Order: sequence, then C-alpha cells, then structure tokens
Amino acid sequence: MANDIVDNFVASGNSARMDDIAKALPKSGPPAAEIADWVRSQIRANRFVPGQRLVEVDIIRRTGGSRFKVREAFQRLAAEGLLEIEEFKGAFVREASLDEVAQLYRARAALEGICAGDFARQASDADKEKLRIIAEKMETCVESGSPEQFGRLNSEWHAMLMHVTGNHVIADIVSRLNTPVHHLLFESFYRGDRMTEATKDHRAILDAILEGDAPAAEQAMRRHVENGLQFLTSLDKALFGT
Amino acid sequence: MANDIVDNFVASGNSARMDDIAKALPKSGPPAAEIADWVRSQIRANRFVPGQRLVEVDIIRRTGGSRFKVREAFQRLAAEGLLEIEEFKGAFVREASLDEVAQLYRARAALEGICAGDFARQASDADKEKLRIIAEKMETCVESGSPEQFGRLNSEWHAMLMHVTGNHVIADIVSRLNTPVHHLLFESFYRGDRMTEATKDHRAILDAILEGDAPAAEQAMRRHVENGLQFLTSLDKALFGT
DNA sequence: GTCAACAATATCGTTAGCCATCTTTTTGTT
DNA sequence: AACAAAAAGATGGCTAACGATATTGTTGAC
Repeated sequence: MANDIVDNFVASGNSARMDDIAKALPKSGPPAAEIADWVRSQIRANRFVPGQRLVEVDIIRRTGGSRFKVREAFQRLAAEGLLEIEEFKGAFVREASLDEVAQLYRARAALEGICAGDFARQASDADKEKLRIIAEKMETCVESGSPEQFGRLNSEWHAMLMHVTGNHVIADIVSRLNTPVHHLLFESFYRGDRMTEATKDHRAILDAILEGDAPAAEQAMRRHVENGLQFLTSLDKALFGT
Repeated sequence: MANDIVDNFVASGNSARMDDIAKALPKSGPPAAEIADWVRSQIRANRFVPGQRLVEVDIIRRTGGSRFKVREAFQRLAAEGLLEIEEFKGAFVREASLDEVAQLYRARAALEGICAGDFARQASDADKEKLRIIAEKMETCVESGSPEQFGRLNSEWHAMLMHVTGNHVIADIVSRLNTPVHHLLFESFYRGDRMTEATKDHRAILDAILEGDAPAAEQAMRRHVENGLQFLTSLDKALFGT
C-alpha cells in the first residue's frame, strides 16, 4: 500500500509523454481515500499504535499528499472510530478499551450469526462446497503452522459467508467493527492453540450449514465469535494485566 | 442546535467588516461536528431529500462554517453512509435501497435483541420500573393520538434499554444504523395502526423482561424490529410501488 | 422547429500563506 | 536547586486565490 502511493507519486513526476502527464497530472497527489487506506493499513499492521500522535506533516512526507487531503483522510478515519481528533493537539490513534472490544465482538457475533443462518437457508450446494474447501485449506495451515496464511483464509471464509447471501451491508458493518481491534486479531493466531480451536468452531458451523439447520448454524457462529473474544481477553490479561 | 447556527450566521451576515468580525469574535465558527449534526438533522427532518445535491456554498451560508469545515463535515457524513461524494459534482444525499434498509433493520434487530436480553438479565428493579413507565406513557399517546410524542418516547425507550446495561457502543452502532432511514421512521407512526402494534410488541418485551426471561426478551425484541421493517416495506410499496 | 456545437457561468478540488494556539525550553527569581 | 514565567518553536486552523470540471444557455445550421 505504501509502495503504491510512493510509486504513484514518483510516476507522475517522472512520466515522459505529454499525453500520459496530461492524464496523470490532474491528480497531483494520491486521493484522500488512498491516504486513509494507507493510515488504516499502518494501524492494522500495528505500525501506528494506540495513543500515538499522528503528525500531519509526517503523514504528508510519507504519502506525498497535500495537507488538505491528509486532514480529510483524518476526518474520515475519525468518523470510522479509528482516530480521535482534539483541538490543537491533532489526531491520535484511538485506544479501544476492553469493554468496548467486548461490545464490538458481541455485535459481530450477532451479525455474523444472522449471516450464518442465511447461508444455511439460502446458499447453493456449490457455495457450501466452496466454504468447505476454504475450511479444508485452513486445516492444512494448522498442520503446517502458517498463521498469516490462516488469517487470510479466515478473513476470506467469514467474508464469503456473508457476501454469498447478499448481506453486503451487514458485511460492511462487520468489517468496520473489526478494524479497531485488527492488530490484536492479527496477533491472536500466533498464540496458544487458537487456530485449532477456531478450526473446531468452523467445523461445527459447517456441519450445521450442510445439514441445513439454520438456528444451529447461527448459534455455532455466535459461539465461535464469542470464543474469539474470550481468547482475546485472556491474551490481553497475559500481555498487560496483572 | 439549528437556531444557534442561524443566529450566528445572521450576526456575521449583518456585520459591516470582515476584519471587525475577526477581531470581535475570537471564537471562530461552529466546529465540523456541529455542521455534520446540522446536516444530519436536516436529512432526518426530510428537508434534504435523497438524491438532492448539497452545494458547499449553500451550507456555508446557512451554517456560518468555513468551507473547510463544511467539506470536513461532508467527509464525515460520507463515511457514515449518509452522503455520497462524486468528483467535481459534489455531495448528494444517499438513497438507501429497500434491500439496504432491510439489512439495516435485521442488524438492528439482532443488536437490540442482545441488549434486551442483557436488560432482562442485569437490570435493577428500578430500571425495569422506569421502562414500564415510559411504555405506559406511550400507551396514553396512542389514546390521545399524538404520534410525534410517541416517536420521542419510543426513541427514549429503545435508547434506555441499551444504555442501562452499559451497551453504549452497541447503542451507538444502532443509532448510526437508524440515521439513513429516519425520515421514513418519522412518517411511520402517522400511518395505519403502527402505534398500537408497536405498543403490543413493547408489552411483550416488557413482560419477558419482568419475568427475567432473557431469551424470550431477545426474541420479542427481534420480532418487534422485524415488524417495524415489515411495516416500512408495506409503507414504501403504498407510497412508491405499484 | 430541432439538434448540435460552442461559450459562459457556477461549482468543485487544490494549494499556498497567514494567524491562532499549544508545548517546550530557557531564564530568572526565590 | 526548584519553581514559575515568558519567549520561541512547532503544530493545527482558516481564508483567499487559482485551476479543473460539469452544467447550462445561446447561437447557428440543417
């Protein structure tokens, strides 16, 4: 992501053709949305940690965007709940309290539960098979011990479960719910036997879906997300708590 | 809120010199959040209708905010999903499709269901009594036929149900879910016998809560919200559909 | 009379520069 | 040596001006 921006910026400066420049130059810098994406990715990668102050000039230096765009991006991120902006002090990465995270997880459990029920009810056999295949790949990840691949597949699995039945809006809400705690999510698969537990949960959900038992699928999904929360809280205690 | 802004505008509009104002008013215009609130309220009151174009200068004139702040507010509202911004065309009030509204309602049903369950489990007797009293007031509104009072109490009822058990984050999510369809909500209580039906639903929820039956409370709340959606879809068909 | 091309206006997007505010550092006094 | 006050540096906020684009109105030809 960062490279995209830099390349884009450099490219527009180095272009040779007049035509190319004519079309490339109107956008002198990266658009505000791109800057927001970049900051978001930095936060997700734990490169920007909660409480850290985001200095405008610094972001401008790194992204090549103008001050105006950077501030627009900050506003967007603040509206998303990722940043907090204080007068004359600037933007900070928002720190989500454990209680807040718990509520976000409970919300996610409810929403993904709905989607799991929908999937059990409406999804075609082909879609169910797709879901099964991804789950299978994840199991091989557990064996080979590759948590980042597991994480990617996990995201894909959850996203597909929601999008297949057309619940794009709910999926969007869920993704926003995830963002503030994504750096913890990322770390969670490295610790303990979270992967094996998650796999067990996935299997339970998949079984309910294959049997067409929507309420069971919903319940299983809820339990799965709530297990994730429980793991996260124990992780938090181990890291920061006494 | 709106009056504050208007008064502010009139004051600055009638003054003679810009310089005088700059020195006379050490406090600058309303902050971006306030402008966003104002625009939001205008949309809620159906004064800004879906598809309408929001011209920057117009908002500046009306709110007294600077162009920068207005644009910041637009960004925030776009992130909230209320507006859509197109390049060189400006901000439009976003039109929520019926499918989108349906998903928002299903999400709301799930989230408020959780809170209803929490309430049944954790709320004190005093809080339960408070909830009962509000419901009682709403019943008198049905008899006397005052829908806007009913609407206010309804908001209070739902808000209290969530906040009492500390689910502030979930309540916040729900309020954002409501915003895009609030103008329809506003109209809904004027039509048919929605008020009496809602009252019946509320009574069922309250009964489950008073008995301490959390799952029943959750289910009742879900049904209540889903009934609201059903009413809204029928209303939409009656207004626009064939 | 209608349609198309061109011009004019209005609006949006961007940048640069100035002003207000906060933080930190330095200096002076107790 | 410690604390307070003032000044300097840094940071964010705001306005004004400029360039790009869409929309609208007008004029001319078919």
